Amino acid sequence: MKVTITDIAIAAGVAKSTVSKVLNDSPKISQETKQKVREIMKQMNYTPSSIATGLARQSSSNIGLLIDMSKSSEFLNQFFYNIIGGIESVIGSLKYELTIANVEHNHPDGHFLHRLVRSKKVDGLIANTSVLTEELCTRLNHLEFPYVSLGEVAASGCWVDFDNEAGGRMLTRHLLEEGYSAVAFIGGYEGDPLFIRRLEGCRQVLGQAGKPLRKEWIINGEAEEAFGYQAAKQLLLSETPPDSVICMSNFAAYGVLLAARELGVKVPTQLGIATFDDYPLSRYTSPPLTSLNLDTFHLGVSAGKLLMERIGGKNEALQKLLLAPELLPRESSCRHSRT
Amino acid sequence: MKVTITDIAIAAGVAKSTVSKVLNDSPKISQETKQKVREIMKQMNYTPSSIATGLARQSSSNIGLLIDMSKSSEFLNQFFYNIIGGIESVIGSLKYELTIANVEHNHPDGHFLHRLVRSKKVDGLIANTSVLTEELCTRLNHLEFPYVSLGEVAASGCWVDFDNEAGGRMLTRHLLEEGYSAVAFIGGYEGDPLFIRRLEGCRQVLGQAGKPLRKEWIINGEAEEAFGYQAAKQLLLSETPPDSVICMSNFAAYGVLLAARELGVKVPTQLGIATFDDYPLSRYTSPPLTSLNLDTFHLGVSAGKLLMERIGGKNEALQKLLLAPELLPRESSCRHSRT
DNA sequence: TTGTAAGCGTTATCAC
DNA sequence: GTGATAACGCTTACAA
Repeated sequence: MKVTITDIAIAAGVAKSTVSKVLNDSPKISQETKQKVREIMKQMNYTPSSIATGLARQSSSNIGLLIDMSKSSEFLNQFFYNIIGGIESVIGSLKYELTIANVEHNHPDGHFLHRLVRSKKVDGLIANTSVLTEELCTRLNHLEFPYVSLGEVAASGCWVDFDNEAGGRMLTRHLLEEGYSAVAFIGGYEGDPLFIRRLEGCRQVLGQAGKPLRKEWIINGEAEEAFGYQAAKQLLLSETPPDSVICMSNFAAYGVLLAARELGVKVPTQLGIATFDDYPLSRYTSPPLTSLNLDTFHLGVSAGKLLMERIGGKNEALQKLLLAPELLPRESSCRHSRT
Repeated sequence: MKVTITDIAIAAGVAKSTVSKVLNDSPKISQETKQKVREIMKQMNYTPSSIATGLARQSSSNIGLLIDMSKSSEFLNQFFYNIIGGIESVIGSLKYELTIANVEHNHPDGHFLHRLVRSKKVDGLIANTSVLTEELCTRLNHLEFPYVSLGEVAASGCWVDFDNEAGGRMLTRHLLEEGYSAVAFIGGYEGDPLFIRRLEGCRQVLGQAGKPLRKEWIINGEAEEAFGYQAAKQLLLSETPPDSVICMSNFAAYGVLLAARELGVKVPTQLGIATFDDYPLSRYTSPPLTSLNLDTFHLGVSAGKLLMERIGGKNEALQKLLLAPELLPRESSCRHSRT
């Protein structure tokens, strides 16, 4: 039923190795032979077995994308499709396939290390920081196994990330340009690098403008609707309410919007709102939210490229990459009419 | 550097075949031998090569999920993460991995047929109807290759889908119960099975209630914001405006909301709105949208199970599966206060 | 240029 | 219970 390289060899009256060379378009095979063999392959409807090829070549032509579905990491969840698309667009044309693996299954420790890495199911790995702990990075480094992290990673790892500091600057600068001066920051946990970077950007711009960020205007917490709502109420009802807020997520910003509506605080006149992420709500709230768009497809592309370079042996390839975000000004923070 | 089954055999002083049997926990190996060999494997940090195993077993332990990124099929795009999670949760515990392949790359014809199927990169396939054309189904059938379609498929294929007809009924019944009686239907194209099913459900309930659906209240088109907006305006400004509308998507419903706001039509008092899909906007619009939630994780689970059964040889396994949607009543269609 | 033969790392079929 | 040995389907020196 199934036709193998041997069948082709026999049918064409040549040796297996010759067929193999034709398969790989070796320059040391005559055109005539190539023609003939290819003809036969077509006739017999032959497709080489990727597994056998893999064994012989010691490569799976697969790269793995690790996710942890147990932590509903909003980030991946939302942008998954785009990231995958980005990765696929670069590895696909290199004849690689993308394998998605859920780390949750991998019981104790780094079980995926066995299941995927050591068993050679994949030739390289992409994962976001929530799964790629520092310890794992060092272990992968030790195995000399190629990987790229989605998100900045401390160790001597290779990563791509968005420039969160620049993002903080962009959002803050925008608010100042729109005439706001008392900027609050809502969402994120103190230890979280994402929070730290973003806030730092914010702090820089405010500092330069001579309007230092006040401690009581930084509210830490899970960047969800309920939290945003609470945080906004707290801020707006305080003795020194800010006139604008930067949110760590769409959902937190939505919560702020609800609180403002409830308290009769007009957006954007009395309160300006700007948020990280453009997806999924920014366009659809009332008023629509000024937001920072992250090109996640591009993130996937970058991660894919980096990884393929490493697999290709360029170990000296670029190690770290920061992608610029894009500001999308919308009604929630624009007091001046825009042309 | 790398340790193979042979190394283990030598170190343990047994034959390769014995090690292999230990690996597969064969009952015909003594406990002592097993202990000993396993001990050695641990010491030498051995992990079997999945590729070699694959070659010997003639299986890749991979199942493929086909997507077509060129068509921004909203469905997959939005629910991708959940579907993948669902599939993974069933195949993962069976030691299978999930391979994502973008069909777009696959130049002419069904190139993925070679790249994935014939080359044995995957043992089975899951794809939604937009890529699994009827022709492809018959070809896969002919190859006796296991696959499951996400979405109803005409041919003698195996598929899982949501019960769209029931969905149409649920939404319509809800509107009637809330006291609406003139129901319009917005979005979807005439030939689209999704549209046909959903409208049919709607028609059934209206028919039973003696309030037949009027032709001029069915507006066909791409279920996007702009279209929903236009359609709603057209309906609301007509001589016989409906008092409620069912939308094919969140985005279309959002457009309707905008139109109503602009025309000063109160929702839900003067116009009831209910929509298919709960994600991503329903909860966050003002007012929040009554919607039909589709458990896409479960869809993935079902597809995975079905596929694994077929791979397992149960060719007589269940062929078609309809999943029930869930109604989430919200403010956009609830005139009566709810307890 | 083409052919021969030895891998690649498992599993599977028999003997013993 | 355990051990040779032949697959599995392709690549790759090394010969010819």
